[in-house]
Amino acid sequence: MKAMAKDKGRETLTMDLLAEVELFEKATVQGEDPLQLMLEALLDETNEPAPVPNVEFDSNSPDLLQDIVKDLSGETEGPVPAVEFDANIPDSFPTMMLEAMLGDTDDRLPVSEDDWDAITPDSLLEKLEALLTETTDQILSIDGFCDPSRTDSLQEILEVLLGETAEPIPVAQEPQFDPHSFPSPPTLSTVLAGPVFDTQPQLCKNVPLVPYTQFAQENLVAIGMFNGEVVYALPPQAFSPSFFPTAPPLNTSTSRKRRMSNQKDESGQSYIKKPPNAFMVYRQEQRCKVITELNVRDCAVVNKELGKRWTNLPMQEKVKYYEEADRQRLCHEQLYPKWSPSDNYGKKQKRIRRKGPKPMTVCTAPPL
DNA sequence: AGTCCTTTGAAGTAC
DNA sequence: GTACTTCAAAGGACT
Repeated sequence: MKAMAKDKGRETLTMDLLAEVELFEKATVQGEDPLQLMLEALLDETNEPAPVPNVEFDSNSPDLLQDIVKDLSGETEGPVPAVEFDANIPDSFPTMMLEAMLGDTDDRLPVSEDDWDAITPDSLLEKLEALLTETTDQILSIDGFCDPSRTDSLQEILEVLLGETAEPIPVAQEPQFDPHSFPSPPTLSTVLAGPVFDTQPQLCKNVPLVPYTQFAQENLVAIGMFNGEVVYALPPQAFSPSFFPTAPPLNTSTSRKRRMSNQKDESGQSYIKKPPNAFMVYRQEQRCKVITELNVRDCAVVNKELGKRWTNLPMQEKVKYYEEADRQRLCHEQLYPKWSPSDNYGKKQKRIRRKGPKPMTVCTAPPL
């Protein structure tokens, strides 16, 4: 919840780096809290210019916090001054959020987590409750972005503030994505050490293939922060064949598998797939090429050939696939921090593994 | 409808 | 630490 709000903030509130540095320098020289400085400008009901007057909210992208600030701080016209939600400042987001909510109070909100107990004015509670009521959809939709490693979650704040009420706090079971609410991802040259896939456009099943890099660049969404940087990932829909713009219609076999994948387990949780390893990434890219070259569609044959090619592939060429697999694994971890590969154990039908010329193994008991 | 085939690698389990 | 197991993907073939 918090994280997406932050990322939404990063989209619409991003402050020019130079301006941010200037503001912090100014605050340092004056012995003031830069955060407070920004907030004062943000919530200032006078007509004094904001610290970064040139940066404005994206009017095409309705923003939850903008609405809240406009509503609560009394601003009814003009853009809300831009302020960076710096994820590296642990308390900045909730503090800003709460100060924005409090609007015209004179109380300086505590920025320390230890001081949360001090901020329980009835008005804030009312506003939070109103927020929860009025924006349930948004809260639900962004809840999945909570970073469990961080302690400044708005969810936690709400739990603290609403702790004594009987109102449950909406919690999304899985993240929902609105790719349009995020900033465009950086060009891949800034994300990747080099072009990961250099495949030329080709046909597969008479459908032109989009290079994976192009596809990824067009569909990446911000999912959170990692080491202080925005992490981008393909949205969950990207793992659905229908998401691929060039994806051909599925045959019955794949549809069956897909249906199985989309099934929910006993607890109603959606099936979360493992991220691909380096070979799977390589296979994904090279499969159609091999099918065309060998004029064979049998996956077993194709995979055998791909296995040979992978084995013979120089390490310097393999590196990019390992890196891509690493990236997808990290994104997967961000998306599903509580997921473990063992969660999928037993979800597929068990079968006896027959590898190579080895005789069939007789399983006398299922694995524990 | 469900499973097998076939590959590599990651991650889990068992001992 | 080592060996083994499972599952990621794919689609034709088979039960």
